[in-house]
Amino acid sequence: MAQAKNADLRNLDGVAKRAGVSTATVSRVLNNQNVVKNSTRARVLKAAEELKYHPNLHARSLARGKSRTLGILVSNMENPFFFDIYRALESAAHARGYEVVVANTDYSSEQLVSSVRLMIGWRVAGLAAIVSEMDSHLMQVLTDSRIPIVFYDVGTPQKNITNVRVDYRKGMKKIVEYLHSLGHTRMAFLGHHSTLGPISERRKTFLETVARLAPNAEAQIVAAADGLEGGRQAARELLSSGFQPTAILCVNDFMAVGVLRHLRDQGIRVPDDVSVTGFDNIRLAEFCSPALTTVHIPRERIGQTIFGNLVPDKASDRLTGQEILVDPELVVRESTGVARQTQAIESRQRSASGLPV
Amino acid sequence: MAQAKNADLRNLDGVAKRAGVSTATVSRVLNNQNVVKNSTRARVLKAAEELKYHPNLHARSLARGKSRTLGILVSNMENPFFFDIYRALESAAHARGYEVVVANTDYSSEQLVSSVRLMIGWRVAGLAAIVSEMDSHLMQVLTDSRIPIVFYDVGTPQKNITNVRVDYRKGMKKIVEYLHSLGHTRMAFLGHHSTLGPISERRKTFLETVARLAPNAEAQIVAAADGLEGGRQAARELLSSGFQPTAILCVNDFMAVGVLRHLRDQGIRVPDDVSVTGFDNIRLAEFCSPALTTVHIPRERIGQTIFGNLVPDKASDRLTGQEILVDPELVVRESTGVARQTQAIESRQRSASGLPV
DNA sequence: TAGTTAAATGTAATCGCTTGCATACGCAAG
DNA sequence: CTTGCGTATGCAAGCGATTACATTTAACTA
Repeated sequence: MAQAKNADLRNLDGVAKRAGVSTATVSRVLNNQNVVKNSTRARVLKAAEELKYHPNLHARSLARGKSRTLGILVSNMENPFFFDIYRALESAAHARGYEVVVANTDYSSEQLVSSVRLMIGWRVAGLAAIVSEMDSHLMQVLTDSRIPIVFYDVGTPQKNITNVRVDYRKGMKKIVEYLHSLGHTRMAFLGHHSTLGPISERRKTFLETVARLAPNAEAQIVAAADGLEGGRQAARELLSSGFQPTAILCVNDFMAVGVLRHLRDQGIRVPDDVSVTGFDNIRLAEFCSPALTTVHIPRERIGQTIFGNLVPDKASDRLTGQEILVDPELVVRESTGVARQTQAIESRQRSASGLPV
Repeated sequence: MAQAKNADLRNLDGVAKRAGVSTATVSRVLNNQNVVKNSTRARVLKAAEELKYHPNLHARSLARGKSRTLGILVSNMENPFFFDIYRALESAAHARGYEVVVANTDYSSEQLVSSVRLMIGWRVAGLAAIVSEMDSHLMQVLTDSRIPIVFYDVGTPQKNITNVRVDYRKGMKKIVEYLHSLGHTRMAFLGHHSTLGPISERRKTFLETVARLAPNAEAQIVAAADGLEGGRQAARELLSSGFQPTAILCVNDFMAVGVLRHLRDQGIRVPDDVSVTGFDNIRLAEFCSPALTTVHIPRERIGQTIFGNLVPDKASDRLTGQEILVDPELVVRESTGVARQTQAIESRQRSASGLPV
């Protein structure tokens, strides 16, 4: 009768009744407040165990008014670049007793909008946005949310917002200069759709640097979706456009691997006939064939930095409104070489398709 | 004065006051219950907008007593196999208005334990466990939780538990038979640590089938961590053990790519000198060089099936305690060929390291 | 104009937990 | 035998929503 209501006893009340104590005591036991007598603690623990009780985390965050959960938004979790940042952030978080929930936006701004809503609704203790599709309205929403935020590569620092950005100009410059030193003149930049917005630093720097180093050089840009298949498709488009690059600079390693695949299919040798570069230095860059020349971006460090800026050290306050710059480094592997002088591609393609050379 | 307490107005109460209505009405507006007069609805929406109000999802789930969030546990999100299942599950979920949160266990059972706790604490509406490190105690915990569960590849059906499993025996048999038909006799199975538990079907079937088809054939097993690097390292160990396989069967594609890398470093040609196979048929299998012969596992379908079993169709009840078998298919690509008769590996290695042949 | 009913809104209990404050207990000191 | 005080617990008010039920308002009907 007494428990006509509250049929399910798997809550604090149930445990409390079973242990013959009040909910306050149970709560204290469960939160390791060491003010509870050992014998009671044992009784409570036993009761909880017997009921197979698991605290309701929603109720807990509600009552506490704050959570130890961080959120991270990424554009494409399939691309190891994003995964690596996520992993680094998560392990930093776990080390300090935080959880992290991730939302994959798939480069879709509707997805992004709803993910942001979700994160705010969950009252995450901090939010990392590693997405390129962020628009100013959304940034405003995030600012207003008062949640500590770190943006990667977009937006400007504000009260509750820190900015981590990679010096893409520098990275891209290093690549172009390196290729130029190898005698390359006809270069193509191959990006994915979201690289083509007005904000795309890599693309812009590519064009500028090419123009500066080799005024007579040719440059070309193509794009497709991020990913292996996207890279392959972009390569296909590029080659069928008639342009005959001596080097293809990819916006990231993931797409570069797709490019390699298409070139191989066409019988075009890398780097003998054409050089290929990536960006990010994901693990795969070292494992594909030929291994990619690329630019290293320290995802590990970025993840840690993000955590550090989301969760204040006990001592110091959060450094807010910061901008943190990270420096990329050129990594030369097998996919680049001295530029071929003759127009290699066309003849390769011809012979690959069985036509006379 | 009236709001000395409750300083922050960004909650239902704040919105209600500002719109001059009760919280009940605000709630109804926000949940699209169409019983609210249009003019009031507008006032409420305006107030919410002005306050930049976002509903507290914890409070909501608490009040509703149920959530529309699914959980998924995976062993290694870095391995595209897991990612693909996750993605398929998520898109099925989104299509029906569900969210999904993912936890990566990194093959660690402590991680798994805490992730399980988390999911139960969040009172997810359903949980998919795509992990190999599940032990019977944990399974009991999950059973007791009364949450609808789908296990992938482990455990047995129960009241609230459905089981999806891939017929690994069949897949592995297909590979071994295929290789046997190409004349391979010395084969090695290369797995990762969690493949070596007593439950590992692939490994067992490998041994059995080899024994059956070619009683005089030799077989060997090695292991390392899942991943590109793990594959490479396992290949290194295998080759330095003195065993000279004509074919290396990898537990999954991801590791196989690592294996390819090591073989290339050693100057061992695939498939001329040794054949390599994977398992799963991840995207990368088609993009690496040489493209992998593998066994296709339909992650898309698996993800959908999981969703369907976690969330009951409006009409029918959840089919509970089911076991669902999925059939794998052999996919032949470039990494396998006729077995070489001479002991190729040693000589290759010698010449690669500059020694006389 | 009163009576009936449907539509719109409000009241207040509830979800499961945390936590400030009050209370009860036990025991040493006065 | 009081007084006092630290220790161990209980009481009850939140946290921010949802929702059954009650109430008010509006709209017809007769």
